[in-house]
Amino acid sequence: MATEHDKYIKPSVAVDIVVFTIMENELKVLLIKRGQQPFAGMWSLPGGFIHIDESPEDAALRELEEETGVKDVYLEQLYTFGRPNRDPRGRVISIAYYALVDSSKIKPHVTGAEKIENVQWVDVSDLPKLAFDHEDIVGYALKRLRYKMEYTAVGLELLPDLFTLTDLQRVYEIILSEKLDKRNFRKKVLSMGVVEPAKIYKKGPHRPAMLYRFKKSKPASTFKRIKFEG
Amino acid sequence: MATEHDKYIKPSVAVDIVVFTIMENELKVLLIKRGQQPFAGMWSLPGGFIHIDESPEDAALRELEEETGVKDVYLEQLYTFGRPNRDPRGRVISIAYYALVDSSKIKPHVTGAEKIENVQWVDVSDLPKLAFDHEDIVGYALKRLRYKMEYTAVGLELLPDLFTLTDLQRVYEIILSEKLDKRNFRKKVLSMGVVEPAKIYKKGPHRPAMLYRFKKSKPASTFKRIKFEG
DNA sequence: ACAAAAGTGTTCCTAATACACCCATGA
DNA sequence: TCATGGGTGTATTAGGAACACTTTTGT
Repeated sequence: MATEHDKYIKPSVAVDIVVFTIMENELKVLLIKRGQQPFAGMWSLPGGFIHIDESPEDAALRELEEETGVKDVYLEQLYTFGRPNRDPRGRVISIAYYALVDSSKIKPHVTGAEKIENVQWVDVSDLPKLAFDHEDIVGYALKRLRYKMEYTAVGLELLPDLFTLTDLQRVYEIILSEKLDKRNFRKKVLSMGVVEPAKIYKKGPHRPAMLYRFKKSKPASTFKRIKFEG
Repeated sequence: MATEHDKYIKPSVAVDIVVFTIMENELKVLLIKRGQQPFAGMWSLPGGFIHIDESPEDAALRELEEETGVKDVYLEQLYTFGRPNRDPRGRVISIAYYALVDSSKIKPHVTGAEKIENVQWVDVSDLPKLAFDHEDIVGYALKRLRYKMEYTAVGLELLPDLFTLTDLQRVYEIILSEKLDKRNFRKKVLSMGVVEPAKIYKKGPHRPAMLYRFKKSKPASTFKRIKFEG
């Protein structure tokens, strides 16, 4: 039951987003160097407070667009972190999300007031110490991403509209950190029915590869593009 | 970015808990009849606002003990619901949990000011209309519970310390709404290594059944493979 | 002796894995 | 013609699913 007391001392509510992308054959996370106290000068996850008239998802998408310039993103709620002393300034509850973005869609210049030096894509296997409990959040996101990769085709969200099966396999190998068998991988992906061949081939120095695209017609049960709660 | 504005108009943060138990061979959810507006007289999930010095988990456990008298509960965070107009009184963000309790541990009398008439265990297949977006929350909890039952032994949390394998099978059958094969079920459960036989037998009108207990040494998280298909 | 629940093995089938060679192209 | 990545099929194995009878007890 709510008491009058509760109504006066309210926590702040923020969103934090673990943004994954694949660049240079590595899984990267977007980090922001903090300008103010607390943890000034330390790296942290992008995020911010929820506006009073927007849903947490919208807040996450807004922050994401501000930092990466990308609008069409796979976004999934991760977990809500609310330990009383996780933020030294006071009570802040953070709804954490993770996002998957195609690196080719990222705009090189960020739109906000941030300097480029303060916004970096960092290799997940080479993370610095992070502000607040953001290391826990990244760890949780990684666990969830890897888990989800085992039984869905989320990996598609990290690729451009047209991609080869080898591209997709590379995404899985990078994230799961293990080599996969080419024939078995293709069998599995094709049997899921989540991709369809474009009739275009990718030209290159060697044999042209068939380009595929994400098949939108598939029911959401097999491949979730939208998260729960409309 | 947070503006000063945000810092003044903060949302309230609540927890709502979907408490499952098995009674009378049915899966039940704990509901509370609301005494005040909004939705006065309607059924709703137990829950309440987070105190300023407690974690969301602690808030959920506190509410849970108030309503059921049970302390030792399986509790898992579900999802955070934060649509701007989900509560007509104003901005309320709710961190939803689900809990599994052994019905034999529930104290018949609730400790709060609630009348017993206003606190009921209701069959999940026979839910009334619920206040707020609580029907969505229950739906989500059910989905998650069923999903988790497929590959873990969470069902154990609904049973007393000692139980027969038939008891456990009944739990799974009730929640998944399907009949399971006795031999396959036992093979699976025993191969997981999550239970161990007590050396006691349950006496009854027929052949005595071996009683089992939950084996604490084994992490319940690791035991089956997930199917590729979602 | 019988009613009622406890307990137990084997066969079948599907799905995952392991594994190696030919193909098409640009240089 | 060769270097490079693209593309394909089969045999084996492991795990899930289907399936029926004997055992033990209380009445």
